Amino acid sequence: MRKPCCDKLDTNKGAWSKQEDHKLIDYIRKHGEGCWRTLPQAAGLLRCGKSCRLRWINYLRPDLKRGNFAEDEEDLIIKLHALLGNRWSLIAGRLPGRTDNEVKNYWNSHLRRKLLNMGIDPNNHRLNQFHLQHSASTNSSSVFKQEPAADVKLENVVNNNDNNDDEQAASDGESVLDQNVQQGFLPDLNLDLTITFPSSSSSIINVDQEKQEINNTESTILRLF
DNA sequence: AACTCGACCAACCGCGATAAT
DNA sequence: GATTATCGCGGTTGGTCGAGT
Repeated sequence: MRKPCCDKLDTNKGAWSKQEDHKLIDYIRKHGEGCWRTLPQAAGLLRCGKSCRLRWINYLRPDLKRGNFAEDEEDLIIKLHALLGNRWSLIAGRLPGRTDNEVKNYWNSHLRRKLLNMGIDPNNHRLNQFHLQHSASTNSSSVFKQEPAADVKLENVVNNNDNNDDEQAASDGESVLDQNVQQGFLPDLNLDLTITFPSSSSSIINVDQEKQEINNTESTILRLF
């Protein structure tokens, strides 16, 4: 039905060259973002608009924070993933300077394995049977040991629907929110979504504001059902 | 030195949502 | 209302690099 967006034979694919990057940066500096369809021709690039948009958003944007994820960023990603599932753009939206692609890659390459090593199913954020029996004395994860109130809440939410019927859905990247909404009740959300920035001494995001914003996000999601 | 293997991540692809016609 | 164009998202792929043998 719909034509592929990049079917032109004269468009480049693969890794971007320095010259291409400079052309794209220069063009967006002068004209701003938007109208990705016409941007490549206007900027003198042999790329499709989609490719330009991706390159800009994921790599060239000046406000991107490159480098390793801080521990508080990891914790926030894990908590938000438990709440939202694989909604990477929503998760990335709560991490200043991070892109959905970056968060997704980091989740798949680091955090999934980290949770698995801790005996937690990364798809549904539940402790497996072994850890349910032994975690009290051995669990060393910062996510589940710091700020007990928030963590206990999170685990309570996770365990609210602890039966076998939803096992398949839960192991398919579906969020706690998804599952609870489907079953007709809402989780008691009390996530402490605090993040600090190493480069700034006064950069702790207001917790109440964060909670309000995450509630707004939840409302948006709930309206979709 | 040469090879294999796994981890990482930039980029691509396909699809759904939405706007425009 | 139907069709087309565009944007944005999530899943996947493939190239690169470092560690291990």
